[in-house]
Amino acid sequence: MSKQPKYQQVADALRREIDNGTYGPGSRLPSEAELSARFDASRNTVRSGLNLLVSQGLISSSQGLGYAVRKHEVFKLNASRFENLNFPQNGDAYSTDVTSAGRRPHQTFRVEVTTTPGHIAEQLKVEPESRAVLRFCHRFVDDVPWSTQATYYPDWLVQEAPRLTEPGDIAEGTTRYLSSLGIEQVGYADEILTRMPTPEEARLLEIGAGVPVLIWTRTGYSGEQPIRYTITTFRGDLNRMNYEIGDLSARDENEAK
Amino acid sequence: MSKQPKYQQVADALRREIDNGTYGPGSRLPSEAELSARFDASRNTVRSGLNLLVSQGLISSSQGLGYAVRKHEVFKLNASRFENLNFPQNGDAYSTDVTSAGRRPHQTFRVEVTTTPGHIAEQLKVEPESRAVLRFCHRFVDDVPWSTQATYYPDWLVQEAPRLTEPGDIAEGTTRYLSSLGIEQVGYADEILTRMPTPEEARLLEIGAGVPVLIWTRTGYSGEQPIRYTITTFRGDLNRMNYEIGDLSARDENEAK
DNA sequence: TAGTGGTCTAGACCACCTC
DNA sequence: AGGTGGTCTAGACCACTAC
Repeated sequence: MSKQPKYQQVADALRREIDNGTYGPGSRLPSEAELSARFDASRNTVRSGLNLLVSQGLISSSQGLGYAVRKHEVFKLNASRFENLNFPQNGDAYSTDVTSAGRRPHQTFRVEVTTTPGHIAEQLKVEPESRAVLRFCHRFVDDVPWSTQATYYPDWLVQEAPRLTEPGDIAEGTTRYLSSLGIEQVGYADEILTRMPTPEEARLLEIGAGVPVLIWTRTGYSGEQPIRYTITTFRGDLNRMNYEIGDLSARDENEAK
Repeated sequence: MSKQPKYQQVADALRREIDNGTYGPGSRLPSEAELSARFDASRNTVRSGLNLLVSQGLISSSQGLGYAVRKHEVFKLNASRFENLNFPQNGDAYSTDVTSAGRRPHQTFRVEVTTTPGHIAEQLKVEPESRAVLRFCHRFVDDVPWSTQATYYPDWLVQEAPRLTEPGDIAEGTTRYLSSLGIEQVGYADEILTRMPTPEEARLLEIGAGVPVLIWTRTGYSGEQPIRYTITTFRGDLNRMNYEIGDLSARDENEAK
């Protein structure tokens, strides 16, 4: 066991006290000056230790207020039920899910006609730089920034489904609208990854240091070809994704409470 | 537009140069002393800027060597094919996947008989603190720590399938072994989340600052009850998860290359 | 041995919040 | 006004890596 640097000792001690409940979720930590005295370290050293905990997502700081233990209220998204036409839902699935969890959804919306970036063109099987419609959502739950969602539709599809360029929301949901035109999404391929946010993402989602993003992409297929590509960027501290596959009757039968 | 602090300017400038390829993946950055001269800032200020990029996962540092741009070689795991008995595979799915990607798998293995922690007991629908078998894997790809996997089996199942307590790997795979005893996994519920690693996780996976973990839990069900609970912890910078759901013939027909 | 990053200090000044 | 964190400096010494 080698000697730990002092700032590590500070971080470890505080981490232990947070874990064992000395400082519970949302509560304030002692000030830098107090910690400096307690650990017999300079203010800068204490700051290094606190910085570690911040970048590990355990605490956050605000000027003039101090450091506080992060609290997490996660939202669970069911990705396998999402967009499932067998499951009855009106309008878009996001609002439904949030409302049914007893929380208040809010979103801003934007439609653009752009060229298709290379990696997206690849998924949609169209030429790079060809025309596409981008529908972009910025989503909030109880006024906290929650996620952004960008969906690309290939040009050929937009020709068949002109309402995709309408600036407003499509009341019955895009999946239903396309379905009414005989275009069914019969399958999808999802990819999920995580990383630290870019400055742009940190700004849009109001993410502090030490919180990763969860990125979920979905390529939707009709019987013949890809019809959409969706990129959703979540705050990693507030979201979990769920997939339910196969026969889960064993679970569900006891959950009627 | 308000004035940015100097360490932010340093971080932003370096980030731009990394993005535009001035410093490509794996290449070294100028030393702190050089950057200090270039930005007319003290060494500590430059360090703050570099520290930002480290905690954003963009660069890494090592004593005596300097700072280098992180490079990512991601591995894609297909979670919906995983454990699918319709898909032929011998032995465990992880080795198969890694080998077929042209890379070298390696794992250490451990079996324990323990009591079931509360949140796991809930998933397995058994009493908290009741007996369970834990099978634990520490996995490497090309000698780089890749993931850890812990699977809990409830006691009643172990009575029926005693080989679950064998310390070694089960050659044909546990899913097949259970299947041969008439215990079929007919469905599963997955949950995926991300966060910064705990010190323990950082140690096992040799994760530096600024890299989140991707956590994947799966509860497997037989027709009557849960038969296993698996927690897999991935290095977030090296792994992506994929789910394929429904009819994807439109994608697959052109992918025979 | 020379150059790199890692740790630590002491002190200055600024920006923000609460009272 | 007084306390909080945020930024910045100058300098010291240590630990690791390369040659």
